[in-house]
Amino acid sequence: MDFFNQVGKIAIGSRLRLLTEKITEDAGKIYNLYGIDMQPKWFPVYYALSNGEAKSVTVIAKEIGHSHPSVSKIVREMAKAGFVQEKKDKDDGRRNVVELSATGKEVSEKIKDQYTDLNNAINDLSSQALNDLWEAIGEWEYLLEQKNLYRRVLEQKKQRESEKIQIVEYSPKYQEAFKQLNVEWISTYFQLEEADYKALDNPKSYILDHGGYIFVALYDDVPLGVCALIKMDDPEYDYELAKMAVSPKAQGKGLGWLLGNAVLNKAKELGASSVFLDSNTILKPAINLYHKLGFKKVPGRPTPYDRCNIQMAVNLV
Amino acid sequence: MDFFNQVGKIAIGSRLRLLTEKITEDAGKIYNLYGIDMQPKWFPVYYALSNGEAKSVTVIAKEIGHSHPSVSKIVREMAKAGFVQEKKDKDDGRRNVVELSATGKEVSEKIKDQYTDLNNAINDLSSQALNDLWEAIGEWEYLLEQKNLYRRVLEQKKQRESEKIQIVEYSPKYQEAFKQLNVEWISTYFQLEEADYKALDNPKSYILDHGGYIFVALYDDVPLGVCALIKMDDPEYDYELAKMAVSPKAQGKGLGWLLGNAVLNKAKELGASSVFLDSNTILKPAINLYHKLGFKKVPGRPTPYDRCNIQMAVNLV
DNA sequence: CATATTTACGTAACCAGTTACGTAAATAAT
DNA sequence: ATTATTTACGTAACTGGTTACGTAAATATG
Repeated sequence: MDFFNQVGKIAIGSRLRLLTEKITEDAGKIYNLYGIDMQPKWFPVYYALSNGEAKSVTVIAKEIGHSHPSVSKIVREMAKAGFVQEKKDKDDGRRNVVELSATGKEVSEKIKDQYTDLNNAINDLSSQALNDLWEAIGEWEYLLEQKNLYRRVLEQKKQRESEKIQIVEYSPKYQEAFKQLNVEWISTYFQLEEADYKALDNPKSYILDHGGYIFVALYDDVPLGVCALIKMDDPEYDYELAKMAVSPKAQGKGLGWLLGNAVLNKAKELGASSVFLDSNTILKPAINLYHKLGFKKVPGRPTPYDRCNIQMAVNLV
Repeated sequence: MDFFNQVGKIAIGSRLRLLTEKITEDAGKIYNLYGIDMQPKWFPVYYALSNGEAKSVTVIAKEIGHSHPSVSKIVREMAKAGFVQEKKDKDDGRRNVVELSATGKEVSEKIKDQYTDLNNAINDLSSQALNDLWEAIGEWEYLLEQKNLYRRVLEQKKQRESEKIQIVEYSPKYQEAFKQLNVEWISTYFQLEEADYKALDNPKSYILDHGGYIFVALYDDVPLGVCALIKMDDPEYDYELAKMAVSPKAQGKGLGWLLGNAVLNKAKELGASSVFLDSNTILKPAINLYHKLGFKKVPGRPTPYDRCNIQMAVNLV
């Protein structure tokens, strides 16, 4: 399998399929060898019934890891071949209860030799290999159950992309970006208000000069996210998190999370005991992010913005 | 996967299928994640073409281990999506030569990130496992190529059954079996002759008392095979192997081979330098067995049996 | 107690591969 | 040069599974 050595592990799916095929192809011939008129695909169902118990279709399906229609089909075929009997459950009219017929049970004697031979053949094969396929499959099943391949890839992606992200402090060259990124999202959901323009056009005088800070998230050295920490004149809260904006181009890459953390860390550094924010419940992803950052809903208070309908705060001490 | 732990390794086919399914299921979602409009099943074909070379359908099929109709289908789909171009080979009108289109090549840039992320995810997964699935698959592929599962099971079967076989020397209680087993096969292919009855009805006076021997193969203590070593009155050959008969019920279990060996060993023990036999070419499996025992065709000589059309002999020194 | 929801399971359609088969082109044999 | 064989590859039908959907029975809810 030269192909797979070249491609590498990303082709593990294809490779597994090929191996599976090779094995199941031989399975049919092996049944023939023992003169047993049973199809390999019947095996899991057969096995599930082999202790003599009667089981319903869905019970079998769950036990062997197939879908119920698959079991339904196999049971019909096995019934036609006389291996099993179907009957309705008398307590529950929906259930189709299946059990091994007399001939089915007879087969189970004949089949024992086959199983021991096959088992020995596989053990013999395994003993010649350095790596234990059976154990390895078990481990993969377990690990994928913990966290499936999709999520693992997603994490790798985030990880790789996060290396392209840099959080830097504001400097005048980001003034245009600071305004644009905020205008972009506000205008898609709301009307821009007077208070917006004041702060966005004059970050220095409105934010920085009053003891505030602005952070910029660079992605591949391009500013695609901003967030401000603004000093509040309030008995209860020290600072406000505001003007958080992330370009739709960079959504889902974790810029918001990193900006939020930068802002909160700065607040801690400044000795703040709490940070406040104003937002709107229609901004679901934003609210979600604020939750993850530790913010909790607090009772309303006056705000200069019409669009705000929720207030949140986080305690830093 | 409780089921598989119970069933044991005989269900390795089913188990592999389930794992394959789980992995390929995620593959589709992963392509989506990267905004690439490519189906996972296209991957092997895509990869085979990714170095920019143009390849014919069968070449691709061989390279990736698929059947050619499979590649044919995939290529058609990829062409429709604009990833590849097909054109007839101008030197060979049968060949359909496929190569990545401009858009196909563009994708290969976008897709690189996906491959590195996937690769890293799998490596990360592997590093958490004690057993290396990738290596284990490679070993199984190799071992199954050397000797497929069918043949391995066959060998186990022979091995197990040979333990039930016993080769013993003739005693009067086997007289009936000696006759019956020979009558059985002779009468299915030929007419029984006068010479047959003489020897079969009187093994003691016709064979044993003239310095001959008879061996009986017991299977589960039932006599299912016989074979005689008869002293010849001939300048060239010392002994004849004759009256070899194995019940159809026990065919393929190696009784013939063991009887033949017992006879030849006895001949050696008696100091014979060669053993002769008479047979008929329509008895293919028998001729085959004689070959395996070392017998070679020799020029004809007189025989009391009409049915014989081939003579063979083996040199013991 | 009537109604809504859930569960069991069969049928149908789909999926990603396969084998079987037919045709046309290329190559080998007579 | 003709004929037979081999090769390339497309179409069709099959395979062993799946998901989607519908129906009827059982169970939960108001």
